[in-house]
Amino acid sequence: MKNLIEIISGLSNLLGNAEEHAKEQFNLQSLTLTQMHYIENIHVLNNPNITELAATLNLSKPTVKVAIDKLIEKAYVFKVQSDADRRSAHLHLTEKGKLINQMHDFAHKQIAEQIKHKLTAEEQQSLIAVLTKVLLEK
Amino acid sequence: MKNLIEIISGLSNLLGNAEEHAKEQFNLQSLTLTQMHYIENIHVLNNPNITELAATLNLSKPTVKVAIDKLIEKAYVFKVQSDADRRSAHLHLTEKGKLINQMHDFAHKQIAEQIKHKLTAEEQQSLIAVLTKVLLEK
DNA sequence: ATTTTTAGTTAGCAAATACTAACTACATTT
DNA sequence: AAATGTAGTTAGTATTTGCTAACTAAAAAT
Repeated sequence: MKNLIEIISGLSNLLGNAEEHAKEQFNLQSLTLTQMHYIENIHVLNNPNITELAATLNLSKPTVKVAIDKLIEKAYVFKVQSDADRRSAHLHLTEKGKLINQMHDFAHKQIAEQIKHKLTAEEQQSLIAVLTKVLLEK
Repeated sequence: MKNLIEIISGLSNLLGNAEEHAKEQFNLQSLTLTQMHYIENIHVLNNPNITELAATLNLSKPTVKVAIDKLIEKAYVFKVQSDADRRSAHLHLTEKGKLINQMHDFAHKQIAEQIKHKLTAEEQQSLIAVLTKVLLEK
C-alpha cells in the first residue's frame, strides 16, 4: 500500500504530463513559457489591471507593460478602460488568448477519461465523493 | 454532486497553488522560470546529455549549451564526461540544483497534510486505494 | 582507410525579459 | 485649492533566451 505523499506526487506527474501533451496538441509555439504565464495569470486574476498583474508576478510595472504590449500586438490580450478610474485599464483575453485555458480543460478531460477507464462506477463515485470533501471543505 | 472533470480541475488548482506557495518559501529568485524548467527536465530525464535535453525542450543545441553554461556558473548543474562516448557529457544537479525538486516534495507534503485534516481515516484509506489503482494500472 | 554522422562548441545576431529613473494624467488626501 | 499618491507610460540599459552557420573531435558506417 502506498502512502498519501507518493499518491500526490504521482497525481502531480499525471497532471503535468497531460498538460505537456496538451501543449503539444494545441501548437502554441508562437508563445514563450513566460508569455503563457502572463495569460494564465490574467485568467486566474479575472481581468486585472497592469499594477495588479505586476504585483502578482513580482515584476515591475514597466516590465509587465512591455510584455502586455506584445501580447496585444499578437492578439492574445486586449484592454478595457475602467469606468471607475480613468487612469486604469483591465486586461482581457481574446478568443486566441482563451485557447490556453481551453488547453488546460483539454488536459483535465484527458485525465478524466483515463480515470473512467481504470475504475468501476462505484470506485468513481467514491473518488468523486471523497475529493469533493477535500476540495470544498473549509 | 460534482463531475469528474470539475474535480480534476480543482485538484490541478490545489496542486498549482501549493507549488506556487512552495516556490515563495524556497526563495529561488535567482532563477528564472525558464531556468527552473531546465533543472526540472534534467531531473526528469535522469542526467541527460545536451542533445537529449535540447530534443526534449524543442530547442537548438547551442541554445541549451549557453543556458547550461550559466547554470554551471551559478552552481546548479555540473557535467560528467561519458565513459562510453568521449564526445558526450551527462548533466547532473548539484545539491543547490536538487533544491527545486525538494520544493516539489514540500508542496506535495503540504497537500497531504491538508487532505489528512479534511478526511476521516476510512476516507483516506478509500482515497489511497482508488488512486493507487488509477496510478498503477496498465 | 575513408566518409559520414554525431556531440558539443564558438561566434554573431535578434528578440524577449527584466530593471531604474523620469514622466503624464487622474484620483485622493489634507 | 494644493499637495500627495497612484496607474500607466516612455526611455535607456543589461541580461536572458533563442536562432543559424561554421567549426572540432570522436564515433559509426562504408
